Amino acid sequence: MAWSKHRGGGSKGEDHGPRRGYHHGNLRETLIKAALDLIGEKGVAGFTFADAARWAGVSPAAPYRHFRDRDALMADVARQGFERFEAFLTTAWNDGRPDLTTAFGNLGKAYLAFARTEPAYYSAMFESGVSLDDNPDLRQAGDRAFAILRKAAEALSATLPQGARPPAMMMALHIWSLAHGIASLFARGDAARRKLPMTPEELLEAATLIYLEGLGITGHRK
Amino acid sequence: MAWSKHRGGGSKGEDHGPRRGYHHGNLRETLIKAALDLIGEKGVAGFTFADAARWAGVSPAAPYRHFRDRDALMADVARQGFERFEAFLTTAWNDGRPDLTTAFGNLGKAYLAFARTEPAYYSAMFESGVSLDDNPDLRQAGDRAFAILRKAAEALSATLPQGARPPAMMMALHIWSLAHGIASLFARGDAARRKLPMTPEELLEAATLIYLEGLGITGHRK
DNA sequence: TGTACATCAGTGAACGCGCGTTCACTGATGTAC
DNA sequence: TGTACATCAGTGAACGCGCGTTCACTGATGTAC
Repeated sequence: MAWSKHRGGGSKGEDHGPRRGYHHGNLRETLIKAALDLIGEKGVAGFTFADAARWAGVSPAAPYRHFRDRDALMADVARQGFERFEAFLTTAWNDGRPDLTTAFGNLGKAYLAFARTEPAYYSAMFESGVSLDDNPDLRQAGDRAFAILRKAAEALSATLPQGARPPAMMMALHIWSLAHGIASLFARGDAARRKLPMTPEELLEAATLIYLEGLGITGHRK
Repeated sequence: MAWSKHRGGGSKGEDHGPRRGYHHGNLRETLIKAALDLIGEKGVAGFTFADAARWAGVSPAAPYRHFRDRDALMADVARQGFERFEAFLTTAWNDGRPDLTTAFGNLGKAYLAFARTEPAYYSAMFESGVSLDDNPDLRQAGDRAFAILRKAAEALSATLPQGARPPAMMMALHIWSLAHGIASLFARGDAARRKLPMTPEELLEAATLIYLEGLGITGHRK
């Protein structure tokens, strides 16, 4: 009776996903979707726990059954983001095919593409301020994504004669920093984005080619 | 009488700067200091207008005499930050002395030093989400700071024979992105900072040298 | 197959809190004469 | 130099709001027998 007005879904035009009655059935996943949607809309700072509950069409106390607090939910979003990021980068690298420099360029493009098409994940991963020390799984997920860059750097480094090989770790950090810098400054959808006389992808590709040239890695080696 | 308990300073152990009576005398500047202090302490998201008033030892309505709202204050902090940034970078570049590559390295070090020693300014400038479109002065201040990088890039580019000169704009954007990426990922004081097997400065310097090498700009040319 | 019961995943009402903002006001300061 | 007055830069009380969080509760689900 008292609860019937919240039943059946859509009474406030707010709740998303299937409601099968008193029990939601899949609230945890729905809250993560809510977070992504709301972060995308209002930014990482404007997102609140209460908002997520509203979005899911559920009482404000319900999320506490699944997450300790807002930060725990945010950390889970970030973790999931890193997992998708890793998969996305792995596909782009494609084990160095068709050739290493092309694959390396694809990796860079994929980095920017992810930042652009998944700004909510990207924000949760890099701008939400969730502590890596308090979330070991999150750190591990981030490390696994970084490992793809490292693997690619290793393959490129190995094309040089022994003795002239730059440390793969350093290369990977350079490329990560560069891609992250470009994504932060130019490839995000927010109002602080700077204007650019070229696409972010072109900017990154040019920088990467110059960088590899500087290392003595010139295009289209096997 | 009623107001006397707020007079004379320090009644709550919160207000800073000189209070000379009913009129503050320099509230505008004090609010900016408050913002810097509070952003440094709680981050850009945790900073509120009411907090700034409290910090200044003033009623919550007082700031409205000087700033339209929290974002206007934030924009002013960011603008001031870009002005200091510009001055700092100018000093570091030192008109290309003692030689161009050394001066360029100094510029990079200065970039990271600013991000580290002035994290509150840096956050307001790059992470506060203030709109550049709504704040033309802010955009201009940012452009002026960027112009230092561009000037340095021009000087380096000009050491190459005509025809082989890379566009200075592109070089400047590359260096900016790289430095910003490193600063964001590794040189900030927050909990999301990644661990690094070297200092951010070393990482940036190595990248810069490789990059210049790739352009054919080798060290210590006049 | 049915029934009793434990457990799970929600409800909804309530609370304290701090923020943003407004309002009529008032003390301090500057200026015209 | 003194005085009247306009303006400026504050006060402090009040308001509505949304958030985070707790609490006793209850409907739904699963399981032992």
